[in-house]
Order: sequence, then C-alpha cells, then structure tokens
Amino acid sequence: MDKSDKEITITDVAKQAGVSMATVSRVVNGNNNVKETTRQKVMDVIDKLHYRPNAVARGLASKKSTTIGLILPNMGDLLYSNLAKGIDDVASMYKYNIILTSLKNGIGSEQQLFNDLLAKQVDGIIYMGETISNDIYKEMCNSRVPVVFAGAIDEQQQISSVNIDYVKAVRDVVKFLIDNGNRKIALVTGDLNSPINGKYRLEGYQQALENAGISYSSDNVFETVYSLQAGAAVWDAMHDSGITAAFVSNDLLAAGILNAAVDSGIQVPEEFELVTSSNTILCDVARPKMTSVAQPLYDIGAVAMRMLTKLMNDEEINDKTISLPYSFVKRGTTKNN
Amino acid sequence: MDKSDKEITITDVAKQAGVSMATVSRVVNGNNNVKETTRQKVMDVIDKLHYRPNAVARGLASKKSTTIGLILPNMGDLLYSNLAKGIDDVASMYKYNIILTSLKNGIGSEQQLFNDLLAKQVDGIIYMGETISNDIYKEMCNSRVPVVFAGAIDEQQQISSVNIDYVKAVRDVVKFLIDNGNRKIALVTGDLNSPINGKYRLEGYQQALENAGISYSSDNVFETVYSLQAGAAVWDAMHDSGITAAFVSNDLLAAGILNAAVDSGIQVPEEFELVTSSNTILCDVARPKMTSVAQPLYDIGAVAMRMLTKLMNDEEINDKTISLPYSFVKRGTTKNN
DNA sequence: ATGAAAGCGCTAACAC
DNA sequence: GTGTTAGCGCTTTCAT
Repeated sequence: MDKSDKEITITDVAKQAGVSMATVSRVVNGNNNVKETTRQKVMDVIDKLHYRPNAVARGLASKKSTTIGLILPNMGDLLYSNLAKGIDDVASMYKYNIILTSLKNGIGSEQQLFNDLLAKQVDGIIYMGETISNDIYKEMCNSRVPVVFAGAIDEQQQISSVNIDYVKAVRDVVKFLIDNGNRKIALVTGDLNSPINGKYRLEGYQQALENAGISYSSDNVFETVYSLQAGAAVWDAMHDSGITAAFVSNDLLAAGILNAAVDSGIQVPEEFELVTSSNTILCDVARPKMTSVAQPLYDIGAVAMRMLTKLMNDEEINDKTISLPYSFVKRGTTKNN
Repeated sequence: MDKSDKEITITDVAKQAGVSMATVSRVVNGNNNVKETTRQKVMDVIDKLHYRPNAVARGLASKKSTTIGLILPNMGDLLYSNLAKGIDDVASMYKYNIILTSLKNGIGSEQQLFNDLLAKQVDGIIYMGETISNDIYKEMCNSRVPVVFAGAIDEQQQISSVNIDYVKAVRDVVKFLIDNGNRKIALVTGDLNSPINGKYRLEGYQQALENAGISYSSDNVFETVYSLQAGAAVWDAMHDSGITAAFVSNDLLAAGILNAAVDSGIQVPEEFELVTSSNTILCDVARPKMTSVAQPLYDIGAVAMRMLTKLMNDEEINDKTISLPYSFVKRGTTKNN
C-alpha cells in the first residue's frame, strides 16, 4: 500500500507461513506435492501480504521468461495490428507476455532487434517482416529459441510459418479480372525484393496471364510504397496506358489509386476495376467499397502464436508451413457476375 | 552457431580474457574505470565468443529491467497504433523495450494486466485506456513504478498525463459549426462514462452552445460504439431530426455516418456537415475527405514516453499534465469560409 | 510432504 | 584500475 513498502519476497511469505521457500514455490506453481492444509496456510499469507512473484527472478532460475518477442515492420499499419491482435489473444490464453518491437529504418535493424529479444531471454519469436536478410535468416534457423513467421513466407521452408497461398490468391483474382473482360491488367505491389511480392504475387499474376494466353509485360507491373500518395501517383502513371484493371497488394495503396481514379471522373468499376489484398476496414470506408482478397489476419496471428507455443513446448508439429484458407470478398470496385 | 551451444556467460568471457567478472561488467556497461588495453582485450573476447549479456540476470541484480509496460484498449485500432508508434520510437531511443498488453473484455482485466506488468518488473507503465476503475486507479497512484496516461486524462491530476485540451477542441469545433449557420448540432461519442467523452467533450459541446445562446438538448447527444455500422445506425437515428451537423469522436464512427449520409443522397457538406476527432488516414480515404481535429497522436505517444523516462530516472518534471497543441484540419465535410 | 542448499548470470559495494 | 564477494528472488535437485 505504502509507496515505501519493500517488495514482498518468497522469503517473507515462507517465514510468515512457517514453511520453507520451496513449499511456497510449490504452492505458487501449482505443484501437487503439498498437503492441502499447508497449501491453504500459504495461500492465506500470500493474500494477506499481497505477494506477487518476481517474474525476473523466476526467469533467471527457471530459464523461461514466459515472454515472446514480436517483430513487425511498422506499428502504424492496420494490417499488422490485426495480426497482432490474434497473437495477443492466444498469447494471453497461454499466459505469455509480448515484447513488441518494430523495424526501424537503417541497416542491421532487424539484427539488433533480434539480439535484443534474445538478450531479454524471450522463449520464442514471431516475425512479421516482409523481407529478411540472409544473415539474420541463418541466425533464426540456428536459434536456440523457436521462430515463427506470421503473414510472411520462408521460401526455403526451414522456418515455421503461417500465411495464405499468395500465388493462388493472385492467380485467382487476375483470372477473375480476365474473365470480366480485361486484357491489360496491372499488378501494383510494394518492394519486389520481398518474396511475397516479387516471387509469389508476381508468379500468380504471370500464371493467370499465361493461362489466358495473354503475354506478360513488365510495363504493367508497378512497384511502389504503401501510401495514399503513392496510389495517386500510380494512377497517374497508368491511366493513359490502356490498363482497365489492377490487382493491388495493400489496402491503403489501393485506396489511393481508387480515389485518384474516381476523383478524375473515371467510372468504377465500369471503366476500371480494382482488387486489393488485405480486406481491412479501409475496404468498407472507400467508395465504392473495395473488392478484396480476405486474408484471415486475426487467424494467421492466432495460429502462428499457437504454433509457437507448441514449438516452445517441444511438441510435435505436423506442418512447418501452414496455409490458411482465404476468401474473396466482392464489393463495388469489380463487376461481379 | 551450433544449436546445442551453451549460452556464453560473463564468466566465460572473464576467464578467456583473463580478467574478473567485474571488469567484464564494467566494459559491457561502459564504465570508464577500465584501462583502454584491458577494454580492448575484453571487447575482443566478447566479439569472438559472441557474448550477449543476459538481460534477465542483469535485471535481477540491478533491479532495473529496461522494459516498460503498455496497456491499451484495443490492438486493432488505428488511433492506438499511432500513439504506440510515438512511444516505440522514443522507447528505443532510450533503449527500453515494450511489453504490450491489451484490455480484454471482462471485469478485472486491467487489474490483472497491471499486476502482470509489475510482476515482470517493468520500470514504468503507459496507460492508454479511456476509462479506469477506482481500484486500479488507486494502485497506480501508490505504485512503486511511475505511470503515465497517454491520450487519456486523469481527472484528479494525480497521475501524469499527456493529451490535448478536449474541452477546448470540441468547443472550438462546435463554435465553427455554429458560425457556419448550424443550430442543431449532434455530438456523437463513445461511452459517456469515460471522462474524455462524458465530461470533457460534453462540456465543450455545452459551452459552445451556451456561448451561442442555443439551448442544450440531450436528444442531440448520441452515445454509441466505434464502428462503421454504429455510424450508419446513428445516421438513421438522426437524419430525420433536423440535425444539420455533427461532431464525432472517432474516425471510424464518423466514416460510418458520412457514408450512410452520402449513400442516402445527402449533399455533404451542403446539407450536412461533419467533423471528426482523430485525423487518422481514414479522413483522407473517405469521400468527401473528413474535416478533423488533429490530435498529434505520434507526439502524444512520444512525449508520454519521454515523460516516463524522466520519472523512471527520478528527474524533476515541470507539469504533471501536458496538453499538446492540436490543430483543425478542414477538408471536404465542412463548409469552410 | 517438506526442507536445505546450490545455483541461475549479473551488479555493486568494498577492498586492494 | 581491478578483483572478491555478497547478494538479487526464485527454482530445483536431493535428502529426509
């Protein structure tokens, strides 16, 4: 109660209850080897003294921190906050705390974050970055603590990951756009160096074109950043090129394109169709509402965290790479037959 | 490198370098009382062995965890992720890690989170909840570790906090709407039990009306939750009542109202004006773009974190309650003269 | 069912 | 400058 109160320790409880520290420890940790009457006695003292076990001391002694690390690219992004929500819910279900870190600009940032987390003795790490450098990738593979990718992909399938089948998602979307009569379809993504964009999404895009006998042209692929302004710029770049539809890999970027198109008097979806990728609330806010691939963000986070608990517990896991089903939510930016 | 490698400890480094643990500790902690040549020698061994100090052990010995706790209402909310970004940036500047927790539904949740954080020996806590129960409030006041409210207010000014002057903000906005010719103006907020809504915002609203000689009617105050659907429902409830303008305390809610109005053929801002409160990206995505009070979210977070570092450091702080300047960004949902 | 005691890896007096 | 050593608060054998 009093600000100057010394913290109550296990020793205080042991003394007051007239038992040893070991017994108090057993009670606190739910060990069954304690007589019910002793147990009660100890519990009473704990309540009376408001004893709160020191997690740091416990961590040092037991070599478990019941804390996991979360590395994400950008705290301001809705996409990641939704993933994080799934992670958080499962984590608290299993009594884990989350140390949150986000990638800062600058070389070696991920390296630094990773090391910081290890220094804090986290029991596991969830990585949500879109890209990963080779150095840190290797470290993760050999790491003492398990690592799971959420909403990201390990091309080499060494690290456990949870995501959706990006190739198929894009292929399906582009096929849909082709079936709607479009022949010149744009692919608008972020950094093509990230596997998810440059490899999977691009591949799905190319497959769909090929299946339809449309020749691929890199002119129709736009690489940019995820912002409204970038979207407007992309629109400027493509609106005279005869492109009639676009698949966009980020909702904010898509909203930028959509608004630029609408603001310039284009009829959507009659003259221009657009599909985005994250199905965040932005899809419902935009007018027309945006058609989107619906990644089960919350579930990806939740499953990734569940997977991590298994790994931390040395349990068997069936598949290193889990692909969750996605859906396709048709709204106002596409002609839906 | 090898998965089975034992962790390198300070003892290993000390032995290899032929010095004592204390010296290694000094080197690691940048203590100057070390001869340069010894320092080099130790550093070399640290590099060679890839020694990484164990933060948990350090925490136990030094009684500092260089970790702070963050309690926020909802991880999926853009508002909070922006605040969190400011916190994160300053935190990493001062080498603090963040343990992130979010309020779950159910009684006693905040109590539980608070205790968990204390158990983990965090050096400080930032609280971003809109409301707070009396029990936990008292505990925070008497807490061994400093607590700062970010984007929240302590009515009793006992706990340090960073925010904007909500009363004035709303008063100014409502005055603006009155000056635009509106007489029947709605106040649309979340839970009126939270001081920020029920006390400050309501007060600002009433002051503005009073100043203009307009009588207050609770019929024009709408209490609801923060979602698009809720916004649509509010629109339904108010569109026949002669209300011609609204101040809304959440962007998502505002977007819901705006879209419902526009979708039903209302001309905005000619027939209906709307001002929202958080100036998140939603304001730019919506059509027309939404006029908003611009809380400096990032800054609130950053200043709160900076304040916390001072408190953790027992430095003097000038003001317990910091009100940051806000601005008023006029966009398309108001008639701007 | 319970207790004694040896650490966990580090910091911080204190001594030299 | 550098080393010695006593904790920090807890878990975990190992006895009993």
